[in-house]
Amino acid sequence: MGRTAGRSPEETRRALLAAAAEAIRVRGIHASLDEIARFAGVSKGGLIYHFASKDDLIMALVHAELAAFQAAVDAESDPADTAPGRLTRAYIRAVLAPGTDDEARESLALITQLMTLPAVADVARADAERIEAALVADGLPEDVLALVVAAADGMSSAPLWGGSARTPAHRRLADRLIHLTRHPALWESLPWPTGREGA
Amino acid sequence: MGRTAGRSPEETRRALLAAAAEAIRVRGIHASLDEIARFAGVSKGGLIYHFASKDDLIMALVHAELAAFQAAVDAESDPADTAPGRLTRAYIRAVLAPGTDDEARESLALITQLMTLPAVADVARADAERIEAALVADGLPEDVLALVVAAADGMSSAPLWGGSARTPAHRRLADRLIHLTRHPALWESLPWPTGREGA
DNA sequence: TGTACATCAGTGAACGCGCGTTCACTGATGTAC
DNA sequence: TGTACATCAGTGAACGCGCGTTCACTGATGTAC
Repeated sequence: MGRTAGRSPEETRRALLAAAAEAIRVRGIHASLDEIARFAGVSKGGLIYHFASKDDLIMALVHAELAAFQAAVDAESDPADTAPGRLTRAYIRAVLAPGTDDEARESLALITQLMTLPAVADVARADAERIEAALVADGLPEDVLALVVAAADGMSSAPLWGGSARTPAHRRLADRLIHLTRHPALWESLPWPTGREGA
Repeated sequence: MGRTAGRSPEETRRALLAAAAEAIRVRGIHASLDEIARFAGVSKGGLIYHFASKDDLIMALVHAELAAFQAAVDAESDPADTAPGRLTRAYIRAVLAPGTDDEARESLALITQLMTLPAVADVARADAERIEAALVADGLPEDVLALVVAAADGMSSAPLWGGSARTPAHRRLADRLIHLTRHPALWESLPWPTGREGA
């Protein structure tokens, strides 16, 4: 059979990427091409027409996911906000965007599966370094930045280990992290010493 | 050939677990039994004598890793410290124990590979819930606990995405988190509002 | 202190199955005239 | 507006290879006598 009526090649390609994301989320990085293809409504040969190899499919998926996260940060960015910490606030909102632990678990499941491939880890690392450099250049003192980014990252990755990060205390914490980035007066009065006496 | 002189069966078993950890860290969860066995100096059949299947080997490795983390928390626990937050302080020190980003990356690499198996994720989740319940019962206000645990988790998992969490600012942050848990006077004066105005 | 025998701790070849890739083929679509 | 033809977007069978598991066999160790 040739081209299936009712779907453009571009739609087929997007369906294959979505099917790959779902299959890898559920079955792991070794979800078979046959499974992914059937889930998208084409044959294995049809998949290979769009993506020359499994590596090719996976790298396309990775780039799509990285672009989606960048788009989420952009979407959380407030055009009216021009104060220092503007990007940091958008980053915090973006990493905490999943509203429930299960939603967070789902998106983490895909990412961790993909990250098990060294080629993916390399691409992800380069992307993380780009984001980190942008955050450093965002105008917050490094101690404030370290605190709010670590806390946001911790909340976002907790479901990975099985924990919960959507309790009322966590929601209050998210609000407070953003509040802290907005008020320079608070930066000087953080209630802990600058020395190492806390160790 | 039969039993190899110079190593007890128990030593062979430990060598197999260590080889499995190293192989899975480097080659991923689909490191072959043949590779693991050769790395431990036995044949594939010899491995299967000690662990009836690959699943069996992996679950044994998982339980060893979970026990090792618990042992790390116990080791960081100060017998002279009986104040509220005692366990939380030990937890923070344990998750931040790897001294460099690369050391952190190594231990995270193994854990994330193992977590891609559903059976492992279930066991890990149960363990995480046990730890979380113990932390909640540790006597700190929930907002303080949420902050310090999220920040420690964020620092510990940053290398997973390729970021760094061992800058001077991060080391100061770790000290400050522990300091905060120790001084109840600070809990009331955290410099941010309790309302949701920060969102 | 030897000896016979059971068990332990392995070896290594063979099997079978799943899966990524290749390949010959095909119907639908687009285009030149 | 047909028609011929090239190209696109697939199909599905076959291949080959890696890997987990099975299995027959074996030398070393432990033990009863």
